[in-house]
Amino acid sequence: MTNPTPTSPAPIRVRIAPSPTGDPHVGTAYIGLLNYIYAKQRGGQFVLRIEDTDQTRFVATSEQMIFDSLRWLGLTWDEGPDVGGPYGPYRQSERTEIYREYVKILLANGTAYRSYETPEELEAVRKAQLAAKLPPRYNGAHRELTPEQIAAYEAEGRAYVIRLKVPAEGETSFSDELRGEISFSHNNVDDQVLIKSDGYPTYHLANVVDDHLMHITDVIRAEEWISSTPKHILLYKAFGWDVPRFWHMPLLRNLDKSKISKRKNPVSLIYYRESGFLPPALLNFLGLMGGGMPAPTEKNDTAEIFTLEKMLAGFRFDKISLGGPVFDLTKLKWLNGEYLRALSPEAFFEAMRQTVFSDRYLQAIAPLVQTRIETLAQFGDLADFFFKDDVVPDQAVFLPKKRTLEETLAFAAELLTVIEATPFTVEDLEPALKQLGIDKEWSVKENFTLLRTVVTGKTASPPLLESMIVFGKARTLDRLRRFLDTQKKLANQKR
RNA sequence: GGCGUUAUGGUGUAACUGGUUAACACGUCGCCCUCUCAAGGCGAAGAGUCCGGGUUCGAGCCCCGGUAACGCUACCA
Repeated sequence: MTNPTPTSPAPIRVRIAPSPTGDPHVGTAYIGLLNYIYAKQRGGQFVLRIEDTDQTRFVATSEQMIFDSLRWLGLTWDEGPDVGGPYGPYRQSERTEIYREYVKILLANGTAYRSYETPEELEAVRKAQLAAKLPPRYNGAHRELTPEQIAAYEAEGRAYVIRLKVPAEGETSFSDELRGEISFSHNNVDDQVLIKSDGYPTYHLANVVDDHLMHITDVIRAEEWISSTPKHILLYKAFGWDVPRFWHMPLLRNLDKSKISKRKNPVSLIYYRESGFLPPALLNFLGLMGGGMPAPTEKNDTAEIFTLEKMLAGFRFDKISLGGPVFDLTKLKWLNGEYLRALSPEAFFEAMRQTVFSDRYLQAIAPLVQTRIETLAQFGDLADFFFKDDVVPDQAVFLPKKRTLEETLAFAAELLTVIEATPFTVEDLEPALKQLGIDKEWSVKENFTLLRTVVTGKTASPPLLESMIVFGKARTLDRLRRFLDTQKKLANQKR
């Protein structure tokens, strides 16, 4: 281990701070892995903090899924909401009082101010700026309100936000450990909202306050945060605090090089677990993203295959390559195959039992087929789609008689959107899907037949919605996505 | 539009502080093995390093200028 990291007297402490807004994300696992390695290599601590400050995007089941997925991968944390620690609470929604206290310091020393505009007013300003081809920025209208103006707004009972008062002149720069000196002119740094009108902090404030209070020494996060780093630095300075080291990692990409997204890739860790990817294989693959490990040099060199232990021993942060790596499922599958083949027959059998043929899964499927078969051997005929990675329905099967391919695919895309946005229960899905049918003038039969064929590959199946629930949201959505992809490719080939 | 980051085969990476013909893996194609399909073995195609200048005996690596992609540009993270 020859990392060029300056050895700091304080123990190394890093953190990941996922938001419970949906399924746990591969990006979280990626950044989590890097943080984990960094901490373990230096005898430091790895903290898990839940950033649940956005009430509008909060998903109740999300936090537990984050815990489960990270544990599944073996990325365990030393401090966190569920295991506690000396600097808790580790859930930001439980720390709102702390932020409110700290923001008073800023208000008192003039580095923050109250701003009384309504969201509508701000939106109007933004539109005008855009129309005038100006950069959309907060216009600073409330930076210097007189006591009378403030009193007037207060008397009106207007809600306010608290904003960071970015200096009018000069610039803020910092040294990224991976990228070197980066600087931003203050002209380009907005007066960021610190406390929203609902009293919750924004990411920026909560993040800085917590990182300081939790003694975080190294902030290892994704590249998308570079632009907001000057705001964070300004905050540290406004508080008079030391600034941690920053490491901005490259962003995982889709095949088309855009930031990895659920539209174009399975990004849910739940999907990878349910599809039978092995934790060491996923970790290994993530470790390949952006380099850091010694590269293979000779023919049939297997240096690309390594365990977490090997990463702890050999991963070099100074070897990370900064171009955004494409998350290539094809190579991940090859790697996973390597791991599967390396298993002993007993271990392989066990892996099968614990995933595709788990008691839990079979128990959920059984009642759906029991009344529909006459011999047990028919189970497979009816339930095959539960055990397949993909089903590819033929056009003759999925295309309703009175519909064109084009409108059918458009409707399938709508199905995807609705299912994605609806709580994954029969009670919620059924009305939502029926409503979509009404809106688009698709009969219930056409509607459900299309969905059935895409998800199960057949025109006859156990109850569709119940089957989808058992099959799982992540994989159901993936089938819809793959269906659309496949059909799009076929259409392109014909052209 | 503004700001920032990045740039090596289709994809992931390699190439010591500038030094042979740009290497390895995935993928693709072919051959072998084989009842089939995988796996495995052997082999092939595929980049002249985003473009243009410059420095140098010599540049993927250094300098200058472009371009493109991506990210940010929210009372989301």
